[in-house]
Amino acid sequence: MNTSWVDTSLDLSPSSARPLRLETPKKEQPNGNLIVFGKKLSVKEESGDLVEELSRVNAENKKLTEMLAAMCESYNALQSQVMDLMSKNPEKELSPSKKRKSETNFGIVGNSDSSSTDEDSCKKPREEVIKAKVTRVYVRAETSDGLIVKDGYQWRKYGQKVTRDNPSPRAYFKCSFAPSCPVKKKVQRSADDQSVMVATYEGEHNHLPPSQTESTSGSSHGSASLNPSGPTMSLGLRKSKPSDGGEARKCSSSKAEMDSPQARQHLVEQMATSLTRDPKFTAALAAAISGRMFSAKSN
DNA sequence: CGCATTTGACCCGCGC
DNA sequence: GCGCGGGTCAAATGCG
Repeated sequence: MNTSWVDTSLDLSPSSARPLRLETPKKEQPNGNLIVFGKKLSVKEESGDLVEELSRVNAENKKLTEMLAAMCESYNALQSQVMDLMSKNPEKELSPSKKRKSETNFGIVGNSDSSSTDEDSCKKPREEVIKAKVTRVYVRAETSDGLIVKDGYQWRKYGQKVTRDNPSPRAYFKCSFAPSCPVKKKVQRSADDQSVMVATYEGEHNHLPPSQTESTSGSSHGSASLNPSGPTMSLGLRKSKPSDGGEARKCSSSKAEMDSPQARQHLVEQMATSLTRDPKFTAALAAAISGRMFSAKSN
């Protein structure tokens, strides 16, 4: 039915960043250094190991950041392609006739807002469906029971409303990480598929993302092991098309084969570069996005 | 006790 | 001008 949404959600930053971020801290623990703890390692040796580990993690972090930047860059390029396609399309996409307030420009890495969502467009013949300056994210929420979408930021709920075109309530959140952050978020279950959450982001974060550091462990000194830049959107964005570009990503799941962290990192790096530089991948990405757009319009 | 969430009331824009 | 509906506010409530 409407499961076409999955096709759009290309695993750009989320999925590529996710396994990396999960693996990175893990290797601190099981690897040799700490296991020797029981043998009364001298403080010097221990601290030396830790420093070494820290520097390695720092380097790794740096590379991850670069990878993320590269991903974002290619994403932007693709987005411009999408915009180009949209402009060639006779249907006018940008007619925000219902804007209440002057919404700030969005700079969030998310889906292109081109998709007319089923929540809005299906039921009523509204034309203004697409608001140009919001970022809409689809999240699969089979497990979560509430209107909670974890995206790495801290949100404070300030309202909930039942809207007409959707029986499930819509929750309103404000970014509570920074008091001056103007970003708002609306979360609502899809009218058609209750297992799908639709999160709509408005505005742009004027602060660095908390990057889930505190959620993992309160290990006093933030050892900078986690990415300092880029919104780590750990959303359930998935795609159902393993045909293009998805092959290389799957390799990352075979992490059991990789022993040394360097090898792992190298492999991941190679995958990322091959993905971002491969014109096939970008073409597939553009095709997926445009395909999703057109299929959504025809509904 | 402090903080986040809940929830009803209120505000405001839009269509008729 | 009025009613409707989405969005926001703020007091009440619950929880750690």
